[in-house]
Amino acid sequence: MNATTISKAAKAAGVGVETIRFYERKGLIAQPPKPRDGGYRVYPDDTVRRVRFIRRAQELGFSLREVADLLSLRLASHADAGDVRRRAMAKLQDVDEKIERLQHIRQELTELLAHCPGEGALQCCSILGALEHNE
Amino acid sequence: MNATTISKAAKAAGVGVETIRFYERKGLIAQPPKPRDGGYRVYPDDTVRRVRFIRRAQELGFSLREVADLLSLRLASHADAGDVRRRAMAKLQDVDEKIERLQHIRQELTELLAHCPGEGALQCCSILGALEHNE
DNA sequence: GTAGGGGCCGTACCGTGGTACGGAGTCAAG
DNA sequence: CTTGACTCCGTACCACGGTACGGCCCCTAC
Repeated sequence: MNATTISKAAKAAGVGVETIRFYERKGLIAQPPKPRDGGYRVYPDDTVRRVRFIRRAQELGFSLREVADLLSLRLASHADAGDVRRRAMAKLQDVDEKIERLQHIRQELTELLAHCPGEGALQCCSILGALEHNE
Repeated sequence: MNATTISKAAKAAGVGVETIRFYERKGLIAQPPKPRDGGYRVYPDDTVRRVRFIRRAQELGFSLREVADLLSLRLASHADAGDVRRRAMAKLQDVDEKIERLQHIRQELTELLAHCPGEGALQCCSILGALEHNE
């Protein structure tokens, strides 16, 4: 038989077997039933699509919790495209805030490096100095 | 007596008592000895300075592991300001990479939002659509 | 029919940066 | 001398996103 076992599904989705199981435990994907006549679970194509959905959403900065929300939206009868849009916009704002924080850090690091002699005794290190003393 | 107990040190450094203990466990700060005649540990000013050092380095994006490295540099006889500079430059590169990744995410989110109808049935939602289908 | 490679399942563990808790000891004020 | 606040210590727990392991079962190929 050439049924899609968990390892084939994992390979097709580009993740590890344990990751599939982890998503099942987290309720992100459904665990297919065990065949009544014994043997291994058969994974539908939908599982693979769903895992890929999860990974793409993660690449966009959504946490697994947020991905679960997106996925459950698809089942909610009252949900519409506006709900998804609002989540995407909130995420865009998240991302913007993270970028700002990092740019602040970048700025400070750059300033420290500009004043840094880059050689000599530690006592002269302006970077350690800046960390040691209050600004 | 007005000795600096752990809670006073914590307050002076702007962290919680448990954070001080946590840093002690991690080896980031030394735990002062217990007085032989019993009683509470007395925290030197150095502890407070060191905790502040840790927090400032964290604000610059250094992990506690990296902060530990910076702190141990100060004791290494062969270390010089160049070592610190190299670490700061590596961290700057880290930060730049994080910013780039986030800007990529931002770009994709923005594109998704631009094509998004923002209302209507989920079936029309271009954002879910993009997540569902391979690009 | 048996050996080896998977699947299944519960559970433990990883790193990150803390936070919380319980029970015992200690200290200072009233 | 008692009460309440604080310390000390070990340990457990939190979120996050997995990874790993051990013991058993199952399936296939030789």
